[in-house]
Amino acid sequence: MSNMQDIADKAGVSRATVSRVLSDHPSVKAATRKKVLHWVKELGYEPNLIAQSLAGNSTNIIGVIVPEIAYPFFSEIIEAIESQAFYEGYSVIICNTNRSLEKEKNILTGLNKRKVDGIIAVPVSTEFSLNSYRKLNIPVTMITKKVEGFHSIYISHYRGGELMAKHFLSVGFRKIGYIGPVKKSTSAIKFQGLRDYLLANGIELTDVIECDPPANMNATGVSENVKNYILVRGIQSEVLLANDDISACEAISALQMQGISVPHDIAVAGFDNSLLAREMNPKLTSLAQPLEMIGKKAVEVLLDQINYHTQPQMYEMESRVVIRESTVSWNVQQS
Amino acid sequence: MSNMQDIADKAGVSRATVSRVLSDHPSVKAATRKKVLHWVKELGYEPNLIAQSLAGNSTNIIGVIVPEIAYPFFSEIIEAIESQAFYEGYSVIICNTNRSLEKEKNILTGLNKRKVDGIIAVPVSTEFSLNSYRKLNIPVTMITKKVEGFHSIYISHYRGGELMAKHFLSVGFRKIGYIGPVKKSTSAIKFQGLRDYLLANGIELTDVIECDPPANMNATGVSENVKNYILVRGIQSEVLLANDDISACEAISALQMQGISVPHDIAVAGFDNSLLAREMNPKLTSLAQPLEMIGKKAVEVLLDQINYHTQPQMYEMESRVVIRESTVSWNVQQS
DNA sequence: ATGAAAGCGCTAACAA
DNA sequence: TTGTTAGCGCTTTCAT
Repeated sequence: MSNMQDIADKAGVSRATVSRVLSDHPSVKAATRKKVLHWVKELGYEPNLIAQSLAGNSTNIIGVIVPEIAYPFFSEIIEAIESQAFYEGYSVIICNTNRSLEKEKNILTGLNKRKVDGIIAVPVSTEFSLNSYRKLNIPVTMITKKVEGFHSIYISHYRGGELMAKHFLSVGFRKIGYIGPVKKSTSAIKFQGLRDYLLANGIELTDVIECDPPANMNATGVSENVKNYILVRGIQSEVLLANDDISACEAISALQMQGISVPHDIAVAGFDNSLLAREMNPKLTSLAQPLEMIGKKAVEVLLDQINYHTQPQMYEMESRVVIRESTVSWNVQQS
Repeated sequence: MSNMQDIADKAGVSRATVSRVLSDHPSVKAATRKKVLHWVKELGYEPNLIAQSLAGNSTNIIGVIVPEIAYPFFSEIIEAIESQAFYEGYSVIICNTNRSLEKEKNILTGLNKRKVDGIIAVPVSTEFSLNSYRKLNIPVTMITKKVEGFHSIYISHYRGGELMAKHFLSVGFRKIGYIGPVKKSTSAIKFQGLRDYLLANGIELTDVIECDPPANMNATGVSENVKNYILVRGIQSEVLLANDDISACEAISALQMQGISVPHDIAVAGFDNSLLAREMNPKLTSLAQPLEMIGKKAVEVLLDQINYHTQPQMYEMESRVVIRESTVSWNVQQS
């Protein structure tokens, strides 16, 4: 593997000049530049980014921290981040917190030692994680959650709940239920949006099936909860909004097992518009978060922060309802 | 941010000694070690990994190359890789080829310049990618495909096809069909396994719906193909094996639209045992590739290669059929 | 327009 | 057991 000195020797110039050529410094005679570039190509020279990082002081690496890489919602964001980062000449180190504060801390010190230029993160907790991030003293952009004091990119879950409510009403539903966390969790906010919008239209939620926020991809609590609810109280609603697509699928499964068919007997909508929503049977109406845009924007905001030290800012992204079989064929059958 | 010299000064020793303490070199007097560690803690010193990399010569970074990060199959492997890598003290840079040979090349030179210690890759092509990997001269472990000349970790698709065939027979199916690529593609091999096993049992495939291998997650060609096939020839089979879970979902959708209900009228099985299989309605019988094990093994094999320069070896992993509603309730109804 | 030289923060012979 | 010294490969002032 050749290094800068080799090029310098061959071209009969100093390393400094080679460096200038490679970084497009203006003050290099055309002839010299040509000579250098010739040997760069001839020797197949590739700069050593480690050395560059040590000498200059940017690694062109950004760290990405998520609770669960394989959760479709996150993996799609990761893909968008990687894509934009690659485009901007950055590499991406991904880290999985597994929702553990301790692991998150380890990850942060790791990234710090690696001298990453910045971090895009879904913090484990908006309460207990933040100090670790602050102490880092490197640019951080938070995603999917609104975090005071940090650049944050997220969608309004409240607005999402409202949009779903609006859709339900427009389809003609009047008895509406909800499945998911009701307090504390970020995702519970969509519950409020849903409820408030309906209340403003004189409608109260018919069923509220409270579930913990999804702990991870394999959590199957929802199905149990729905089943119990059905057995104990029965379901009055014409449509149910589930906290996310997985919950929606779980709910559908539980409903079917109790002999309630979706969307024939009851409609169900999800949240996230993940692969599941697209492929589920019936195909799920779901609130689409602009995941690609979140990822892309996150990189842009982070790079701005890195390069221009911008002040923390909130970016609320627009979401939209993607309408599919799980809520509309019900309507069709009614008409 | 303090550096090694700061520690050395405070502790009244040389940088070399500090270095020794930090790397657990045996020949350091206990008292000295204690003194140094005291100041390390006191100053909150954290070694600069960039400098370490430049001086030593390992970055403790491994590159991971996949065709599509957000494809559940890959994202689950990535998660497993990250987990094991983290455990071993390595960071993971992930890269998305998007199935483009050109992007793959760019990624490889990028990782090379970054001096990653090794690469775990799903090559874009087992035909045209390999040279780029070879020229790299750094350890590479291939996953999900058997690639001559490289450490490879994969499951036998052939065996997978056989296992499915066996399952079908045991459930009592005799008319069996297949949906997916028939030639060329890696995944077409499962077709052969299925067919051969059945032939050995005196059974010929009833329907073969040829489809291109899935180009990416959003490809919906399968649904179209199935629909056309139904319209043109009709389906005779009692059960269909789809090339992957997504195809299975697509097929189910197409079947339902033609008034054929799954699993009531026909059974369907998938391949990969992804989230989709678990959540789909009906829940999908699917061939589970041990994704977590593939990821973990990949890291282990790569590290062996890095540390002991092991010779290329093939690791064929065991897969298993996960039986769910989509194939068994059919049987129940028959009995 | 170019070169000389001093680092960036660490590791690892080699000496002592 | 510890210190000295010479790099690792590059960038970047400061001269010239």
